[in-house]
This record gives sequence, C-alpha cells and structure tokens, in this order.
Amino acid sequence: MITIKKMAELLGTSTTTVSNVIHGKPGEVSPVMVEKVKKLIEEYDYVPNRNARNLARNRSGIIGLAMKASENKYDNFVKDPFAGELIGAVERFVRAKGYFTMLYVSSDIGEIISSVSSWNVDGLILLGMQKEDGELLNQKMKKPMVFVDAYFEDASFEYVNVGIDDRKGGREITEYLIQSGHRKIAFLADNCMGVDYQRFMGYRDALDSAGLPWKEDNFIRLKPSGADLSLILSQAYERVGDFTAFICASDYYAAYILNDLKDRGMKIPQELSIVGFDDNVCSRLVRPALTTVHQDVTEKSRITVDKLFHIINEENYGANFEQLPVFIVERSSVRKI
Amino acid sequence: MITIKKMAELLGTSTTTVSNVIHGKPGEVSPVMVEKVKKLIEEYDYVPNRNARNLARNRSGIIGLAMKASENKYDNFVKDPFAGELIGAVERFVRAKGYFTMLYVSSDIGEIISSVSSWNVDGLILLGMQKEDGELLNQKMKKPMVFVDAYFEDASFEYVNVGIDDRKGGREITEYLIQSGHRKIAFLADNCMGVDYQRFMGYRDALDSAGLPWKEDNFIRLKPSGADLSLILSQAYERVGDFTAFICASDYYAAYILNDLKDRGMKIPQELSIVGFDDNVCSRLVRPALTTVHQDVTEKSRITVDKLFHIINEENYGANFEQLPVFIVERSSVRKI
DNA sequence: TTGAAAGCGCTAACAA
DNA sequence: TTGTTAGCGCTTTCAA
Repeated sequence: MITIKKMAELLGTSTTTVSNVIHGKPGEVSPVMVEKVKKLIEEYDYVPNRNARNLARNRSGIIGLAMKASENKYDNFVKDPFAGELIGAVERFVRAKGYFTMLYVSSDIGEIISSVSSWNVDGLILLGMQKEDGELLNQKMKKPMVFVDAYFEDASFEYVNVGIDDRKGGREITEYLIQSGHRKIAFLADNCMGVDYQRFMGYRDALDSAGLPWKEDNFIRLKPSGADLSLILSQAYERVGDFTAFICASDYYAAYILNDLKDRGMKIPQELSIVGFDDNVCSRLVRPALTTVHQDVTEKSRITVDKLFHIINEENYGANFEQLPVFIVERSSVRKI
Repeated sequence: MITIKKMAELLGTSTTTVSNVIHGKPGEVSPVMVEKVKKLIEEYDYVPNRNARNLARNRSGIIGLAMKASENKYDNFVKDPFAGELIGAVERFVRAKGYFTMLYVSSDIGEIISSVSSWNVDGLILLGMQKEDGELLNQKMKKPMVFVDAYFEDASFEYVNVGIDDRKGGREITEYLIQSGHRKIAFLADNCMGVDYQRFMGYRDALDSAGLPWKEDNFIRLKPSGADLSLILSQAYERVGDFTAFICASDYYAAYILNDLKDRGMKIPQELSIVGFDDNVCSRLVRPALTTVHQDVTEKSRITVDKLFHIINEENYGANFEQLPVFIVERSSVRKI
C-alpha cells in the first residue's frame, strides 16, 4: 500500500503537493507536477487510507444504518423482504453520494449508540425504534439522524422521520371492504404500536365514518412470530366464523393466514376475504393474490437518504415528518357481497 | 467526545495508563487507578475513536461484504430473499466476533477493490463473483477473502469458497422426478454459469444415469429477469406441452411460473409438475407448495464468517472449497405418474 | 507553485 | 506501576 508520503519522496516533492493533486486543487499545482503524480498514483494503485483521512478531517464518510431488532424477532428481521429491499436501496443511494454504509443490528440501543459514536458516522438512519430509543438517541447523538417508520407519540423532542401514511392506508383498505359490502371486519396484528397501531387507527376511522360498531373483540392480537407460526395460524382460524373479512397488518401475515385457511379447506374469498398491507412479494405469490395497500420501499429509502444528506449539508430538508402516499392495489382476495 | 488524552489530563496521569485500563491490561495498572479511569469513562461516555485506533493498529475491524450485481439485475439483487437473509446473518456473526460489517454493492469490481482497500478491511466476503473477478481480486487484494457460491472453473489461483452441493441437489431433485415417473423433464434457468450451471449439470447426471436422452431443447433459457417477468412466463408457457415436469433453477422462478400456469388455467401438479431450488419463502407461499432442494442460508453464512476469521487468525480453516449438504423437501408440486 | 510542520486520537515500545 | 514518545497516513495552515 503506497502512501502520500512515499509518493512525495519518490518525486522529491512534498506531501502537500501530492495531496493537492489528489484533491484536484485547481491552479495550485503545476501541470507538469500533476502529471507526474497522476502517473505514480496509477502505477502504484494508490488509494487513500480512509482511517487516516477520517481522523484528520474528523468525519468518516460513513452512514450508519441501524436497526433495532427485538430478540425473538431478530432472526426474522432481515429475512423480511422489506428490510432487504430497504438495505439494498439505502446502500445504493448512499454510495451515489460518495459515502459508505455500515450496518448496525442489535436489540440493544446502547450498543448501537456506542458503535456509531465510535465510528463517528456522519449520519444515521434508524429502523425499528420506539419512543424510548428515540429519546436516548436524541439525547446522546449529536449527528444527523433520520428515522424510518417511527411514531413517537407526544415526543418531547424533535425528530425527522420518513414513513408512509399508514393511517390513511388503514382507512382506505377498510373503506374498500365496506364498499364491497363487508360489515364484520377483523384487524389482525402482532402488536399495537408504531405502524401497526396507525393502520389499526385508520381501520377504526373507517368503521366510525361508516357508523359500524367497533368491539374490542375485532382486534385479533397475533402472538409475535418467532417460533410458532402454526400458533398464529390457529389463532386466526379460531375466529374465522365471526367475520367476513380479515385485515392483516402486513402481507406477510395475510399470505400465511390465507394459505393456512385454504389448506384447511376454506374458499377464499368466497368464505372469507383477506387483505394485507405493504404490497410486497408475499401478496403477489399467493392465490388468490392479495388486495393490499401499496408502499414504495425504494422511494422511501431515496427520500430518507436525501433528507439525511440535506441535514448533513445544513440545507433545507422540508418537513420533519414525511408521509409518502399509499394506494390500494386491487387483486383477488376480496369478495363483493 | 472525550479522548484518552483529556482523561489522562483530568486525572493527572498518562495516556498509557488510561489506554491500559481501557484494554484491561491485567496487573499493569493499580486498582485505584483503574477505578478512577473507569469512573471517568462512565461519566463522560467515552468511546474510542475507531479511526484513530485503526490507523495506529493498521487494522480496521471491518469485514467487507461485497456483492457484484450486474446492472440489470441490480435492483432485484438485495430484494431477493436470499441476499437479505445472508446479509442479516453475516452481520450477526461478524458482530459476534467484535467486528463491523460494511456493505459494498457494485457492478464494477474495480470500484469494489478500491473501496475495500481504502477502508483497509480485515477480511472480505464476496458474492456474485465470476472467474475474472476472482482473478483480479486474487491479484490485487492481499487480505483474507472468502467467496460464497463461486465456481471458478480451472482457476489458476487458489480461493476459498463456501457453497452448497448444487450439482448433487440438481441430481437428486431430478432423480426424485424420475422416480415419480417423469421422463420428459425440462430445466429452466436464466443463465448457464455458476450455481445454475452446476444444478443443470446435476440434472444431466441424473438423466444420464437413468438412461434418459438429453436434448439441447430441454434447457429452457429464460430471459434474465429485470424488466419483463411476463416475457419469462410466456417463454415457459410455450414449452409446457413438451414436458411433464419443470425443474427451475430457483424457487423464485418456480413460484412465478407455477402461479402463471395456474392463472392460465392449468392444473398443477396434475398437468405439470414443478420443482424449485433453495427452499426459501417463495416455495412455501405458493399452492401447491413447491417441492424443492433445501439450503440453509444462515448456516452458510455462519461457515463463511467462521472460515474468514480462521484465515484472519491464521488458523486452520479446513477445505478451500466447502460444500454444505442439501436435501429435498417434499411438498405438493410433483405428481406421481 | 511548493514545502514544512502541526495535529487528528490512539497504540506500543521503551524508559523510568 | 506509570510516563514519554514516536509514529500510523492524511489534511491543512502558514510560510517561503
């Protein structure tokens, strides 16, 4: 690995000059010198040592992509098509800015914070964070941060977030079912926080507007995934008789539940309509294909990275809380009654 | 951000002492000093500056995870459930070793090489590489490297690889079809290189052993994905009459083709049997669920990271070319004739 | 247009 | 047990 110093020696010049050529400082170096240095760089495959550069400049050129994964969900998290697409897209947009992406996955927010501080990342993208995490980050991290899909209720601090209009999505898909003649509609999710809660609230909104009664009972709380998918599936199956339609908080659950019900001999959508949320590969692979709420993960990533760099460059970055639009993708899993 | 030097000043001691406490050098520091330093570290949330540390030690604590993605496949690549699971698993195992994962996705191997050199990564995991890439890497990179799923025919250089027994998988799934009474079996893939070629060769092996004729025509070359999935699907559909079974080189294609044929009114597996390869989420979501060849991506990642660290630590790392076992997962997409 | 030199924060050899 | 010091490779200020 050749260094600037060695090249300077070889040419009988100073490190400053070499450095100036490397950074293309215009008019600071004579053309003949520029040529000589460039030749050497070529010849020896010079690449700058990032650690040294970063140390000297007190920046890192790293964008941290941090995800909090609760212990039991851990394994699932990156398998999830959402996470995969997001990671890929973020990496691409970050690279296009001339930065690098470092991954931090942990169930411990403290570990994430000390890792990113240690690397002196220039910016941070945060996934799967809850309010307490946001608070801690806000307090300890002085670097530009953008959250993805965060909903911190009554937060006492400012934060920048990119998400979709989950509540509207929940409302619209529910209205769609209502317009299709459904009255007994259940909402299924494995938690009642964050995006799932918003989707749920949208569902409530739609029921209210339509004057349909809401009962506690209509929220089917699925055991968080992890070990026992079959448990989740039977939870759903038990309640099938009470409803004409299921709204699942994600395509993932919708797809598995749909298949399970079919495997048990039910006719979908004749006996039960099912819709999902996200419009990912799951919704397209099952039959009947799922009617669902579309979100554009790549676009979400683009906006996130853009916003982050606007903050880094101290430019105007628009709204603190960005909500990308959603729309319904009509497929075949809903019966018109 | 507090530094070692500042802490030393605050305590009226030397940086060495502080550094020794940080590194838990046993017996080199008096207990009372250890306490004082620890208290300060706590109080000021000290975290080491990695750039400085790395520069001084000439290591980086970074494992590069580099993937070559051909332009048109780019977008698909990380969406692919395989890539997502692998990234997640690699990150986890790397973190468990106390290292960090940096992502490098590019269609240009030169860019990958200069990026990883620049960061001075301690080790490199490589995906989607072809022989020329391997050659270049071998020649330019002096760091420990492990390839995943690489097959460099007649390579003039040594390389370490972790993969699965693709050829055996191809053979066994074909034998399975033959034993189920199939004679007219097509193999479908979008390329004839690397893992797909090996899977194909396994298919050929099985045909040969069974004394079944092989015709050029039985290899259905799908247009590489990218834009036009519907094109791929019609390519498959056109040839449906000539065969009783399709072997797809991946679950992804198998799932899409299966659905398409069903959508066109065909009965699967009554009119055509379809099998896939990989045993990922696609094979489980379609109906009939796909009989396929299982591979364990998480285990593959574990072995890859293990091997890499054995090389880094100059320990015995076993075989250069590791092939994890595969086995058939029997589901419902094959008809017994 | 070029060069000298200080310093980024940490490590580690060596001295005390 | 503790302290001094010379780097690691690069940037950047200032002087020549």
